[in-house]
Amino acid sequence: MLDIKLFREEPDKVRQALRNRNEDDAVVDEILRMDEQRRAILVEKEQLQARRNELSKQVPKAQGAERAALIDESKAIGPRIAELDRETTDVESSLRNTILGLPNIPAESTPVGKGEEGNIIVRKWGEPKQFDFEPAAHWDIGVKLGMVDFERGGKISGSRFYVLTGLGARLERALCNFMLDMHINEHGYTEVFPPFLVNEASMIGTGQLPKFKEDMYMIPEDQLYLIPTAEVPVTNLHRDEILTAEQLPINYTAYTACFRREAGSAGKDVRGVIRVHQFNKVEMVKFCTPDTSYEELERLTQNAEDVLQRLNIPYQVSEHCTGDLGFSAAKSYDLEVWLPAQDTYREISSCSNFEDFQGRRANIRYRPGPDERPRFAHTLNGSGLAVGRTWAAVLENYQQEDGSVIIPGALRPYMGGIEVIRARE
RNA sequence: GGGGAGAUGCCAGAGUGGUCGAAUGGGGCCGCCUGCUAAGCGGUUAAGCGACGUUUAAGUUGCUUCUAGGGUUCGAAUCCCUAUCUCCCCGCCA
Repeated sequence: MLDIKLFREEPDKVRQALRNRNEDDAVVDEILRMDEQRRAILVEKEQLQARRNELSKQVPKAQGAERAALIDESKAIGPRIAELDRETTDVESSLRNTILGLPNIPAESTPVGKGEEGNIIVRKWGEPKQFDFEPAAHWDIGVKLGMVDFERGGKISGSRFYVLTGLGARLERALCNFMLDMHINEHGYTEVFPPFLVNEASMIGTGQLPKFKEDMYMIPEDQLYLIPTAEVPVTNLHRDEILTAEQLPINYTAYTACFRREAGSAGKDVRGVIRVHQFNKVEMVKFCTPDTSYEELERLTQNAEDVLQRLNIPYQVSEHCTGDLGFSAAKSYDLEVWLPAQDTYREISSCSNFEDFQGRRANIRYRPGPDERPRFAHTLNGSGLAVGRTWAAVLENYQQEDGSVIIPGALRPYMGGIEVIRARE
């Protein structure tokens, strides 16, 4: 959520930011109008309340006619205060709802651009392997090796669901543990295992609601949402809290399943495990002070890259331009992994700095010093990594001509020492 | 699912209609005293939003907040309703 003060003090900055995100900037004037209206109402209301408080103090001391006069005056003020109260509530909720629907201001360093084509490749790591045969897609490899069953996934749940079987399931589990262990042991994160269902306040806190309701699975009877990412429960861990400066930075890593309706993606990535309704992800979440959040973003991105480097799978890092930036982010890097069968790099991680956008929505603050006022904390998160897509990348990058798949060395301890997965004859 | 109890400041806990942003204790911080990692004494210890003032700074003042929302009342931490959460008992259950 953007600070109302930013609209008052630097409206042009907000307008420019909205235009850079391909959004209409007329909303800025609307917000300024509502803000002025709100303050005008408050002035009148507070004056009346002050008078009523004064009268309330006098009533118990007064007797007879004097007392009756005080009560009469207070009684007369009442309805006007109630009316102004309703007006305040109305204007405040529309102001809040309008601002909640606005995306974050991109960072200065985020490149300006219209869409995906404006993203910038920051660096590449590893060389795509040259196969002396036509590399197969992970869905073909996985099915042949008995690692995945798409048909039964469709039968028991529907399209974009799949079942992992045998060594396919084990590889998924190995990847989860491998990633978590790296973040815990080598990158200094604390593991958390949060609920997969969260309430509405949590979804607002990280920015999924109110704007992206149609992307979420929701259980109306209980007013609960299935999490689209661990970012939601983990960032909301400190909602409505004031942290101490010494606690920061806080680094959490979490495995969760993630649930997305994928509304509007009909026809895209219909095969395989790239775009599905339920997938596993290991997430990293950071809380820090404003002066360190951009260093932390670099570190976070590096922590995600380490996973792919350890697996020895080529990838590139791309930086989102303003037009392609996520709603809550000020700056984002995507890790894109090499998928040989598709002959392209595909997103496997997104690492973002939200600055105080989520902090303000979720009221996550910290106290810089003992006598100082609380400030909003900066939050960051990044996938480390999307497990299903990593699973696919292992299959495609480590496939051999005979249809078998070599298990990367780093994963073997997690696979009971298995070195190669072969079709059972 | 049925029944009961509860939710107050950093923590514990009092307060059942006005003098309550809130006793008391603990913790924290500051100071004093004390020649010794103790005790004592004094002070201090919430957040949000406005108005006036200030512009790298500085305050003064008002309003709101005792889980949340609604109601009663001249006036609500206190009375009523609803929701949420917590605890206990019964039932069910991985």
